[in-house]
Amino acid sequence: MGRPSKKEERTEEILNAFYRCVARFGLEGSTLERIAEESGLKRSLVRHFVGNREELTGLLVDRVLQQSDEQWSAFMAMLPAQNGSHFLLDGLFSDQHSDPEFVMVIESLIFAAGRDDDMRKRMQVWMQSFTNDVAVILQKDYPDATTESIAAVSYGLISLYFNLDSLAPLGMNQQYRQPARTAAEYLLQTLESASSGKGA
Amino acid sequence: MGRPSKKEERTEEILNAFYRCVARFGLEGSTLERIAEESGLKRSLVRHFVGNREELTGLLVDRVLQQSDEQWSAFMAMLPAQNGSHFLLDGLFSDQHSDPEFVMVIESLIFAAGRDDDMRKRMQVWMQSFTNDVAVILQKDYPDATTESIAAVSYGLISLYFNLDSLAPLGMNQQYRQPARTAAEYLLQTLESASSGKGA
DNA sequence: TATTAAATTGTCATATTTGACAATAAATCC
DNA sequence: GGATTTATTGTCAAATATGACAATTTAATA
Repeated sequence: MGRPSKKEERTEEILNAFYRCVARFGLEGSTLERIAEESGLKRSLVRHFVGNREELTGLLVDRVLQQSDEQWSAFMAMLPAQNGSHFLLDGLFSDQHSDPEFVMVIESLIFAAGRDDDMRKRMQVWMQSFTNDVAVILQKDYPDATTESIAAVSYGLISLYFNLDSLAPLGMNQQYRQPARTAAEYLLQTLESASSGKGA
Repeated sequence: MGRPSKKEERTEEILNAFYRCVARFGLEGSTLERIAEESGLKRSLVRHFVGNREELTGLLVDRVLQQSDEQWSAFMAMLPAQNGSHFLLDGLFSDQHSDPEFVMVIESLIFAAGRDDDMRKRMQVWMQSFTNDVAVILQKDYPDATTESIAAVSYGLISLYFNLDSLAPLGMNQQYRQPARTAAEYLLQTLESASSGKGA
C-alpha cells in the first residue's frame, strides 16, 4: 500500500536533464541546482530520487555508456557481410548521424575521467572494445592485412572520428568533416593495396 | 623611488602555478585558492598582481598559445628543405617530445572554449594556422598532390596527434602512440603514390 | 631619518553549492 | 475514514569561491 512510487520516471527525467546539462555546461558545471531547474523539479527531489552528486554521476555514466553500446551494437548488427568497412565510414562521418549533445557528453566524461579512477577504468574498457570492434570489421574485409596495419587503421579511423568530437567545442566540425572522411578513405585504401583479397 | 615592484616575477610565478593547476584540475577546478597555494602566495596577492579570475584566464591563454606558437615556429624553422613531412612525423609522434602537462592544458582550454566566445575564437585561429602550416609542409614535399588530398592528410595527421591528447585523460597514450604513428605514415604514403614528384 | 611606493597580511561580506532533515501533501489499501 | 507510504516543499547549516578593502610591513630614495 502507500502512495505509488515515481522513482523510475523521475530518475529518468533527472538523468535526461543531467545529460542535457553536461552537454551544455560540462560535468563540473552541472550543479544540482541546474539539473533541478532543467528537469523542472526541486533540488530536494533530485537528491530524494537519485541521491548525492556521486551517485548521480555514476548513474549518468551507466546510462551514457549503455546507450552508446546499444547504438553501436545496433549499428554493428546492420553491417553487411562484405564491405562493412565502407558502411562504417558512412556511419562515422556523415552529417546525418552526428549528435552534438552526445559528442559533448562523451567529451565531458573523458575529460572528467582524468580525475576519477572509476570513471577512467570504465571509459578505458569502453574505448578498448570500440577499437577492437572496428578492428574486427576491418579484418573481415581485409583478411590478409597484418595485425599491425589493422590496428593502425582502426586507431586512425577512430582518431579521425573522435577528433571531430574533441574539436567540437571550437565549432569547426562543419569545416573538418569532409577532410576527416577523405583521410579515412585513404587509410582504408592502404589496407586494400596491402591486401591480396576481397577489399572493396 | 619606493619599494621595487615584483609584478613581473610574481605574475610569472602565478601563471606557472595556474598552468600546473589547469593540467591537474582543469580550468574550472583551478580556484584562486589552489593557484595561491600552488604558487606559495596568498590569494590576496594573486588578485593584487594579476587581477580577477577573468584577467587571470586571459593571461594564461595568452601565455599558452604564445609558448605553443614559439615552439611550433622553432620546430618549423628546423625543418629540412626536403622531406620535412617525415621530420614532422618524428616531431608529432615520438615519446620524447610529448609533454603531458601541455597536453592537458590544451585539452582544458579547448574544452572551456565551448563556453567562452573569446577563447573559442582564439583557439580557432590557433588551430587553423596549425592546420595550414602542416598543409604547407606537405605541399612542399608533394607538389603534385591535389588541394583536397593535402587538406585531408593534414587534418588526418593533426587528428592522430590531437587524439592522443584527447584520450590522454584515459591514460592510454602509451598503447596508442605506435598505431597513431603507423597510421600517419600510411596517410603520407597516400600522397606519395598520388604524387609524381619528389615524395620521400 | 623621513618619505614614498609597493608588497604583504588580514578581514569582512556575499554568493554558490551541497547535505541534512523537518513538515506537509497526496495517493493507495484496509 | 484511518493507516501507511511516498512525493513534495521548505528551511537551516556547513563548506567553498570570490570580491573588496583596510592595515601593516618592507625596501628603495632624498
